[in-house]
Amino acid sequence: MKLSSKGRYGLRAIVDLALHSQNEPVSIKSISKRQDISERYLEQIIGKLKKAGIVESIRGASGGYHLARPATDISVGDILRCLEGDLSVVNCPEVNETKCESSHLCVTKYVWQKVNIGIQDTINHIYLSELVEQGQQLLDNQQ
Amino acid sequence: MKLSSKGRYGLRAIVDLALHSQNEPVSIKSISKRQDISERYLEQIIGKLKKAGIVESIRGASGGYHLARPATDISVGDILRCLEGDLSVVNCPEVNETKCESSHLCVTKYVWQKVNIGIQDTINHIYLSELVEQGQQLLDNQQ
DNA sequence: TTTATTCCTACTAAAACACTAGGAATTGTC
DNA sequence: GACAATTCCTAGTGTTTTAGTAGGAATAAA
Repeated sequence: MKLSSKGRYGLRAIVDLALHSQNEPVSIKSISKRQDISERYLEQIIGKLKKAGIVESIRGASGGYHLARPATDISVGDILRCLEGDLSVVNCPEVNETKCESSHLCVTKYVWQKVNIGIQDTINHIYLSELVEQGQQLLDNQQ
Repeated sequence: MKLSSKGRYGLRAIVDLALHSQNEPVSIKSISKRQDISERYLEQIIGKLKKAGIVESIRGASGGYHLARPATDISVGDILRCLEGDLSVVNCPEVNETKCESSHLCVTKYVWQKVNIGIQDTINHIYLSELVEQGQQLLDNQQ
């Protein structure tokens, strides 16, 4: 029931990215340093975010990444789904089996559905922009 | 982000148990047959439920298990926590590290907190009794 | 005494996780 | 044009977790 490090690192990384990409693209190296995440591992994570159309890249020297759309249009759900696959707690493979209905009279699936919906609801309603604002405040307070 | 089979099987098993323990205790063998779960594996699962004080056992021939308290007093949260350990999606080990506050200015923890609370909220407010009722209805309709 | 059960602990194959590694392609800079 | 800094792509790998299996002791009903 734990999120993988891809999800944890990825969310931290993209908040960092959003926070530091005013004009220039942000390099993996710089995120890696600030967030203390392996460069090589970050590559993979950001690669997924790119494939999902959440960030865009600029190749070559002084290249890097920036958000593909406004932070107000990127939900935490968008980010986590692309890094973790679907975020359902139970896939209910049992539901698809003939056994399920006839033998164990699956009432548990209602539980899984509720949990799944609850999670989606939560993460779909938190936007990257909110996290960036909070991050900015923390940065401001620090000085 | 998936629940383990212990959680999935365990919830099915205890619903089955509650549904079939009118007077006599319910044996692992019978649950195993009805639910198509390995006897040996079920032993371990029910063992945990026992250790957590959710079910009680009667040893020896014609022994088995029954609920330790009314199904109205057992939440899905009680069951899943004992089978899965804590159900938080992220433990926030980062929060405890010095690094967290100074370097990545952890705003992500607010996300994890919301998700964790949402999950707890959901599973703490579904009671075994509700599932048993639903299961009973399914059984009734079947005949 | 036999049989049906719970109980306890150790083992194990397979899968998932959390990276590491190597190197190709691209592009700005001197 | 050479070099350096970057993204990009794919494969490998040690560790941990998962999903069971296995063996046998303890208990109690018949």
